[in-house]
Amino acid sequence: MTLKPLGLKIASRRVLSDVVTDDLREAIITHELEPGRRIAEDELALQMGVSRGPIREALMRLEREGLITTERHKGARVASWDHEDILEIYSMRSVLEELAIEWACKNATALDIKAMEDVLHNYSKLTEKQRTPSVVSSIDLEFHTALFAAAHHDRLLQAWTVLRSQILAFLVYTWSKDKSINKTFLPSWAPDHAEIVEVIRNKQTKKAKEMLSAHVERGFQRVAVHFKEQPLAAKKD
Amino acid sequence: MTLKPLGLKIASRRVLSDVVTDDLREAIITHELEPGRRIAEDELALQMGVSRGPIREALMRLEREGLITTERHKGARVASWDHEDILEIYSMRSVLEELAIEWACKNATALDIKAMEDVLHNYSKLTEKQRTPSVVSSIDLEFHTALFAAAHHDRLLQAWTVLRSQILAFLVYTWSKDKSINKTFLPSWAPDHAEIVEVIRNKQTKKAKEMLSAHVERGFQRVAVHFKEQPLAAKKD
DNA sequence: ATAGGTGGTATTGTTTACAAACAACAATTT
DNA sequence: AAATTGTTGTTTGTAAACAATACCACCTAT
Repeated sequence: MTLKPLGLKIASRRVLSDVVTDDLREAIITHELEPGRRIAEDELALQMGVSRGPIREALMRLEREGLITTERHKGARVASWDHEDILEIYSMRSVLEELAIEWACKNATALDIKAMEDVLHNYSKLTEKQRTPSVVSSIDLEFHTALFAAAHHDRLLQAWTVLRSQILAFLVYTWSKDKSINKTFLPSWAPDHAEIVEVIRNKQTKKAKEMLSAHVERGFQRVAVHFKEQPLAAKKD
Repeated sequence: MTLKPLGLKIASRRVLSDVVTDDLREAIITHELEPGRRIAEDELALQMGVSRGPIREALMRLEREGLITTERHKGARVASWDHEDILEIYSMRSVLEELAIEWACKNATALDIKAMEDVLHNYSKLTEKQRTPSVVSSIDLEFHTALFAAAHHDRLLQAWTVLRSQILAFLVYTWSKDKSINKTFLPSWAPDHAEIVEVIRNKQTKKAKEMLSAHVERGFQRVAVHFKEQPLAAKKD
């Protein structure tokens, strides 16, 4: 008797360093570990009940994601963000998303389009109460991740993954401080993104790039005001 | 008796994992380790006379650079390149360099300009004999690295560093197989790049982007012909 | 009092040993 | 003979001990 179906693809074995990485990332994004905070390997290992091996591996990955910084023989600390960082991140995001939508117009499959629409659908199902900064931020970036996936461009997707972590890290915090976002941003979210899906489906490359560029620029404007000469946390020398 | 001068800034202590990383990268770029080749931690550790710790760290870094791929419990193998990879790499490089030159026009200091000119000067000092594929490739990418540095955009520079490793990895090999490059490419190298420095110095952003875009496109055309449906090495599933 | 050394302490870098996961192949059953 | 199970060997994952480094406070000598 053969097991009925195929596409189970159960999670590939999660190993300790994976768990540590995810837990640490979560702690940083939620600001449970505040920007600038020092992280000692021993301390973490003790607290999480594992040896320093997996901890080191996790720290290396998070450094690649830009969530922590490390110095030789000095250890790691949680990354902090100032106006210059926001400028770098959004300028980078802008050119990456333009490339992504260009490739998506060429390579997106019906399944890719559906994945993007599913995100929109999930958003529409949220109740008023559920639309917390954390949840909405995640869904927003989830949509853009689906867009990058639709491009079928491995290196581009990887570059986005790095940016995505950083964006999430300051976005959740920023939004939680600015309640006005609920009025100015949320209402336009779904129609804005639905439009983007539409131009991709119709392969209107030029129009798509213009729309997405403006979309990212608006996102930057919303966020940038919170980082005017007023860093989230002082960078320790 | 105080030690005379200041700006020594001797290389920050190189640690074992640094050495291993650099040696391995070199071995991959020179094809001493051919694409597709399996790499076991133990084997490497024994051969290089260090324990598996630094080896693991090096492998993780090289994976980030795209020079090797790894699978859980199966180990690492040297990356191989096909036409699709070249397309990804150059499309990515194109948008990154455009962003770089835009920022460079805004942020480049006199020192940055000088750094680029120094590369041109070093190239001009090479004798005919010294212009091997490996050396010329390195100097070429060194110029572009100086360009990225002039942008003063940390994340952009980091993204370039990753691409740079991959480009160098297939460029050295490609050129060594195509002697004609010596006639078609080398003569135009210096004037081409000198022009780029000039438009940056004059902050002609628009013109700079157009020139660089065309420059990268030509580089792509030169390389792409070597990867037409004819991968460097079959990807072992 | 201050410059410069000196030792202690905390933290990262490295090694070694062991456990777990996986792949390949042999043995066994149907 | 085909398929399944067991076994063995190889390779990565994890832990724990050891070594090297940087930082800091203290001390000494001028």
